Amino acid sequence: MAECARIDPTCLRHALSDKPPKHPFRRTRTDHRAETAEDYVEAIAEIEGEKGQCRAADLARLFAVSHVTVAKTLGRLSAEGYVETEPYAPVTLTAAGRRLANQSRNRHTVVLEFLEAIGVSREVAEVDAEGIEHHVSPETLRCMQALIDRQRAAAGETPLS
Amino acid sequence: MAECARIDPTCLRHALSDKPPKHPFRRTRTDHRAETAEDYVEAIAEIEGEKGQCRAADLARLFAVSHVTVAKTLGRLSAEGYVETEPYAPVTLTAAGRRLANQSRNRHTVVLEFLEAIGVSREVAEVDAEGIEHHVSPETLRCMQALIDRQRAAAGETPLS
DNA sequence: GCCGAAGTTTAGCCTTGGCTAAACCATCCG
DNA sequence: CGGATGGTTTAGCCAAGGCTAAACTTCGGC
Repeated sequence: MAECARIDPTCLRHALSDKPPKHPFRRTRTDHRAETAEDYVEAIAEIEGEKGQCRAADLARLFAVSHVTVAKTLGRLSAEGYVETEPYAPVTLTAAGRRLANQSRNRHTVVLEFLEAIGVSREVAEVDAEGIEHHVSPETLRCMQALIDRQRAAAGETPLS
Repeated sequence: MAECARIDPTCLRHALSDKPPKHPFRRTRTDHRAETAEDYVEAIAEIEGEKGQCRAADLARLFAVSHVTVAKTLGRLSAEGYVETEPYAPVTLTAAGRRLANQSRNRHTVVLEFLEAIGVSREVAEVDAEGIEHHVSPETLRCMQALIDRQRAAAGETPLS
């Protein structure tokens, strides 16, 4: 059982915090880990919602990577406290994982709607949102939401009070 | 001399193309390489413009990573045809590298201005732009530019014809 | 109750971004 | 000319995302 004993709980957990400016410039491309975590928990939540449970194979299909890669990543996420994996059981999210998933999903939605609001076609918006969402700070997210609201007000409620 | 003989010219070069939807879903997180390439050539062009030449040490300072990391990355970029490195000489961009740099810089500028246009503060916009720019497709970029123009027209030309 | 297909885990290997330590060139300054 | 001082390269190590191949569970059918 020497499975994953060497994984030390390297906290990265800044994930969705207020993105402390880190280094003055150019983020170290290590935020990457956080991105993966977000993608995974988001996907897990999504799949759970759709079919009741999420198995490693589902993730492999979704991300188009091998099941082995998924297993390894899940091992890391488990060590980081986002998911719980039991030998041959479906993957489940921890409280922290669920929280992260909700935030991610929400942010994803806002980014997607925002892109469409500024005129990007659905298909492209979907692809771009996937890449962009991980780099949107809370402040920017608020601005995006504001623009969506503004536009919605202008279009939907027609120009009378 | 077994240095980097195993690096095969794995073309990734889709870099700034029209981002062919790749897999239907979730981009493989391998675009990453392209991001690094963009960051580097962009930085090299910037530094060259500022002080005439760019040395590995400058990049190390800028990215806040060790010179060794920079050297390794430059080796890869050289193999991919973006830069040219001579043992103890400054780094130079190839034609492809310069092209990539220009596109990146331009995109970076648009994203930054765009974020400010929708109300994001300068500091945050700068950080977010760094992360976002790599995931903006040409279409989205056009939409961003359009919004900037629209806003500029609305604000600058004051509401009289 | 046994078997095979589907889902998982193990083992082992690759590339990339990072790092430290140590050796190496270059160059400018006495 | 002789160093000290940087910029560079070598060597060697780590984590993380990927992969293939092979072994191992589960579970539904027959």
